[in-house]
Amino acid sequence: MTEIIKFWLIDINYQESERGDEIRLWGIDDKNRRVLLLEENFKPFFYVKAKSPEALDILFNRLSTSAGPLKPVIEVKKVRRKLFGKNIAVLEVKCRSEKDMERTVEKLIESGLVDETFEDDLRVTDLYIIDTDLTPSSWHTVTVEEVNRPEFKVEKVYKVKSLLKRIELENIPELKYIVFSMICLSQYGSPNPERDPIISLSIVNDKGETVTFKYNGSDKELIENFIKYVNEYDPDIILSYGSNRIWWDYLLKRAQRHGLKLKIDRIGGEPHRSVYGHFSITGRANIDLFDFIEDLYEIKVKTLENVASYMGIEAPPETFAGDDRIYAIWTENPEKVHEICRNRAKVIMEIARNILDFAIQLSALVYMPLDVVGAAAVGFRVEYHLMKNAHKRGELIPKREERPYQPYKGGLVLEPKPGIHENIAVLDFASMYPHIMMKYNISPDTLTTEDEDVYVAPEVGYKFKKHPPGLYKETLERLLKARKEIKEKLSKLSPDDPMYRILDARQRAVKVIANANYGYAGWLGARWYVKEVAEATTAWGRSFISKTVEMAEKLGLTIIYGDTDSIFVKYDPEKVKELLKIVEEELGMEMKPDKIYERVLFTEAKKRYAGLLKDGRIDIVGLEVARGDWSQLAKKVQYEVIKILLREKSPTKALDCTVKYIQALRRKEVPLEDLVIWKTVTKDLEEYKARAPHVTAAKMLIEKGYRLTLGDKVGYVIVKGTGKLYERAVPYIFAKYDDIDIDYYIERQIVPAAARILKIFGIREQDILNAASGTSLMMFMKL
DNA sequence: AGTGCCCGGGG
DNA sequence: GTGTACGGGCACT
Repeated sequence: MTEIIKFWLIDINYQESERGDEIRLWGIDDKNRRVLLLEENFKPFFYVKAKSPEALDILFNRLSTSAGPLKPVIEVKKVRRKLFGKNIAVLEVKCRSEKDMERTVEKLIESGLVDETFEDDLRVTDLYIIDTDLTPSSWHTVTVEEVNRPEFKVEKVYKVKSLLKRIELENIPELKYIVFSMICLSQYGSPNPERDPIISLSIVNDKGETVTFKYNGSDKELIENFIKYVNEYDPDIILSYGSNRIWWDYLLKRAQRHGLKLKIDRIGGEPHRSVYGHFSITGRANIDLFDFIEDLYEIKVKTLENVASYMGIEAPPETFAGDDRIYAIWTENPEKVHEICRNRAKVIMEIARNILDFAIQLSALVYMPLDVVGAAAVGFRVEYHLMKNAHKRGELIPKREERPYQPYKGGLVLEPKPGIHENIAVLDFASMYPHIMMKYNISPDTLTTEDEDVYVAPEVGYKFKKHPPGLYKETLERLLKARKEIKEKLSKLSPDDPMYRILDARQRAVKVIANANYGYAGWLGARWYVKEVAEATTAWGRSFISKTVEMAEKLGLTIIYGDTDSIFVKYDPEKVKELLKIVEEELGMEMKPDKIYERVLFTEAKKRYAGLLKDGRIDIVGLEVARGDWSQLAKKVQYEVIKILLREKSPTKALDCTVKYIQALRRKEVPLEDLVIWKTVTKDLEEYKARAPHVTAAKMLIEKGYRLTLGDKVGYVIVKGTGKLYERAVPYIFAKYDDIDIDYYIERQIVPAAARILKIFGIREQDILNAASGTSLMMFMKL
């Protein structure tokens, strides 16, 4: 008996079997039941571009004579598709299974008649999403027939009888989700699953219920309890912090030691590593919140503690105790560790509540399954979105290729006027690159050598067809239009409305993807990489900003600075208004006042300034204060100096303040944490050509058993001695205060950071040192 | 003093 | 495994 149901997709996987391969769609129906749809009708396909029209015919004949419903190749069609906008004839080859597709492609290549194949490099589940209406984290209607398949841990199993149709429903089903947190016992260094047991594992579910499983001389029962809990609570989503990088692997290895299988998915299997390094749990969505936090560059070191503090989540300070501290606490009072573990889980649940809506919206927007979208880098999210749109347009999806690095010119940066300026307006072009790409139809498929009906890029001279709208234009227009619509809906809702949260998350997701499109265009790894596209976009950008500068000058506005899509001008309301009007009329681009600084401070350096806003807040850009690789001490001193100069305009007081910090350090009153310098390990340690302090520190950490992965930040301090800095860098967790090289911190941290700003007033590094060593301030000021 | 490596933050 | 522009520290010559 067939019926029509509503279906919201959580997870998708492809299963090979003797009865025939099937796509499994895991989700929820409108009666809030967990359901599985088995799709047996969809067959993988790919495209073949032959070396010549004759070759195409030969291949077509060969393939079609052996094609049939039960054969490896089911169907062959001659079709027309586009490749970078150019119409071409290709074969569309439909196969019985993924394996058959691979074998068929191989054979075709061997024939020597094939120029290129397309879309055979995509997984079947991706092909399904791209080719049908199926959208992750979204609602559909579908005609189905119930089947009896008790091996699946869901309430209903159906066979798909018709293709799913997406329906525009914004509500999200009542998802069941859990968060887990675990603590392992390690006496020294990072926990190692071959050695260190899990001593505590806490779960919080969406109802707010908490449970903690405890070590009892072994972690076997703890793991069994975890498995039991997941199967009984049966969550749709499992969230954690760091699970893709650490915890799933850890749990699997610990389970294996006890001869256990971590059977927590909906088919009685274990979590397994999948695309972009994420762990897949069949039938559920595994989300590592760390993957989303990674995109928040405002949080420098992504510890749970810093994330909690950034999001205003409160927890007892002990919650974030490091591994060494945990060992001490455990020896003293194991219950305390369980409490910590529970508190961590609660913190993670709070983070989850802040991020889940966004994750769901991003997943639906770019068509990536919920568990994949977080793990995928920005470029892949953009690309997935493009692939779907390209397929709809009949545009073939190019393969990835290795390409040599080819630099191209970027944005224009104006020389700043050094000094302190009063009343400065910052004007900028909103979403400049997306608008340029739309305005001039810049796209991989519109680039042309023809001269008729084209836009010609300044400086570089590349030409883009005015018609028809290219892939990028169409994609961006849809994104910006969607954002506008969402914002309109938002304006009619109260922020307390549950729908507000969802829509707000959606508009943020849209913005992120739209803005990343230009970056994608210039990414060497992009399927649609065309250097001219990125190059033309920045060329138009430079042209716009230069023309704006000319117009501003003509109006008599004083320009202080400018970068890529912005100019800083002396604020004259009438003239600024006039400028914005002219820019709109003559350049056809919208420019808006972004902010007004009551006072702004520039050195001779580009991309480095500090400004005082009307409401008293201070913006700091580029300077040491804003950087993660300077000690907290240097940043504090520089911030104080900037504050005094911007608010009180008193260089003497700023100098005095600097000297006080130096004296405090000499008296060892500055906490050790304020002396730590953080730097990222950006490659394997052996690959470093230069010797550097953070590399030394990283090596020491590894030697002592600490886990260190690419992209981790290493915190080190500089200790006394005679050698090079890299010989005197020590991970701060190993350092003793008495070993600290105080002079380094004065001469290489405090003084340069302060002098960077003070030199505007003629105060040099040596002047600060003299002042600090007792040479009278008065003496200096008389000079 | 000049060059290369390396890193981070920002438009 | 988004882009380029830029400043600045340090190692090395």
